[in-house]
Amino acid sequence: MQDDLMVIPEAVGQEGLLERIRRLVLGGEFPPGALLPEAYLAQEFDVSRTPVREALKQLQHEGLVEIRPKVGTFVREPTRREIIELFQLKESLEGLAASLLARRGEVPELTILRRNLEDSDEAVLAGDTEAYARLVHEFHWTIVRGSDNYKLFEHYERLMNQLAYQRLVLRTVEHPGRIAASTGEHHAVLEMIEHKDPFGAESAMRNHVYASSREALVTEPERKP
Amino acid sequence: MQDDLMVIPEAVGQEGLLERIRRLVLGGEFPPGALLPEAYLAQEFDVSRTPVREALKQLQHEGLVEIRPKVGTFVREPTRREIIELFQLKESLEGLAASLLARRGEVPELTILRRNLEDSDEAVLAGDTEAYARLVHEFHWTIVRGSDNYKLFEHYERLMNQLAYQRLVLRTVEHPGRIAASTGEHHAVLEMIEHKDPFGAESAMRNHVYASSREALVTEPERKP
DNA sequence: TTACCGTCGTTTGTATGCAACAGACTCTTG
DNA sequence: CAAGAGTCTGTTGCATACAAACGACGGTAA
Repeated sequence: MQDDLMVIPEAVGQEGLLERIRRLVLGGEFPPGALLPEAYLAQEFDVSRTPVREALKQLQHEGLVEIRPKVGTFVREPTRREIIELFQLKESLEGLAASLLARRGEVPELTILRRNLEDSDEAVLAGDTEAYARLVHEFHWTIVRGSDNYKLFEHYERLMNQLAYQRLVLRTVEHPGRIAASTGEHHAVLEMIEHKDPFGAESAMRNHVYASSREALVTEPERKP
Repeated sequence: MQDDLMVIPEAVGQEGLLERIRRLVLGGEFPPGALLPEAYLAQEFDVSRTPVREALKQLQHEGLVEIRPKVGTFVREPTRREIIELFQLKESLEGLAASLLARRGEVPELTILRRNLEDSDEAVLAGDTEAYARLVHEFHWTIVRGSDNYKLFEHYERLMNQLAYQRLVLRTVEHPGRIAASTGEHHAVLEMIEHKDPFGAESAMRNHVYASSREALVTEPERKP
């Protein structure tokens, strides 16, 4: 299995470009409101303007840039309201995922989740916030994957792309108390899932997402004038 | 004010094309699964392939078509399993919408909903299934709009396009017993919303969507061999 | 000094050409 | 007769070229 080497013919040329431009925008090199000339990006990534244009359109859908027709493409930071809306969606979708996963039997994802929580506990004890952040990410994605609903997976993927700004730029400095609470909530979610309690799993998951979003939103400061 | 004559510079060339291709797809001229050649569309609408390509990407984002890289663009044709998955999503998203709407005060959408139910009752008594189908559509969309969550609106739009909902709802409507039950559920949903009961509204909405989906799925037979 | 008009540079939007890939069809061979 | 390899057509993906529009800048006049 050499998945890494199995280069998808040219979707790589496309998605790779999209990823790179997204990282460039999120990297903060261009301040919000700055112009992103297509020609510059084309030269920078050694492609023509055509694929750059397509990638920018996608980034517009993700809310990262704003395309003013006949004027140009500008870096745009999602508004606080948009982030709130996205978190509400996240709560609903992940609640559904947990519910669906709880309805399933013993699936491989449960093993991953158990292992994930063990590692998370270790990371918390070790104070390794970076590893913990990665494990949190894996926890949520595993539940969505484990729901065995591919359409849900697709919409969730889209949602998380739109939340990429929040994840990567507004790096929420997790309060220690919040980390403890979060791990506790994770355990509660998994317990409900293992008890095959769809309603309880959904409720626990939504509580967890809501609490996390609250934390993320209070951490996000006011907009500078 | 001559808004009609205030031609938006060239977004007209773009949006006009997008609208026309969208209507072409929705019109059913191309059956689900059919290939939409870029060259054909370009010639048909007397433009080059480049703007056609951009419009198709937008349509893919809306969920109306599926672009298989290096193969072609096809009118979306959901499998039965995908329809089930999409209905699960629909239940979750509409539940969220009803919940959010119930949290809001007296908003214009409530007036629309009350009027909608009056008209629906009339349509049921008159046996006007066509009008009823249209009103059902309006009911659901009004709730999603009334949720005041634009990101939810966007995801819902994509979901409904993928479901090709308008194709499904027509078959569902033909069951007299189901129509009576459906109207009753609509009334229950609105009542919960008017009582500003988010949990009750979400629950009622999800029950309704679930019942409708069951009906749609039994109505939709197996795929022809 | 300020408001306005014309010119210019930069950027986007569209058209076209070319190369590469996917899928189907046919021909050959066991 | 069936299976496989090779070819061949249709379609997409990308690069490049050109034209049009927007916004800024400077000059002019009141």
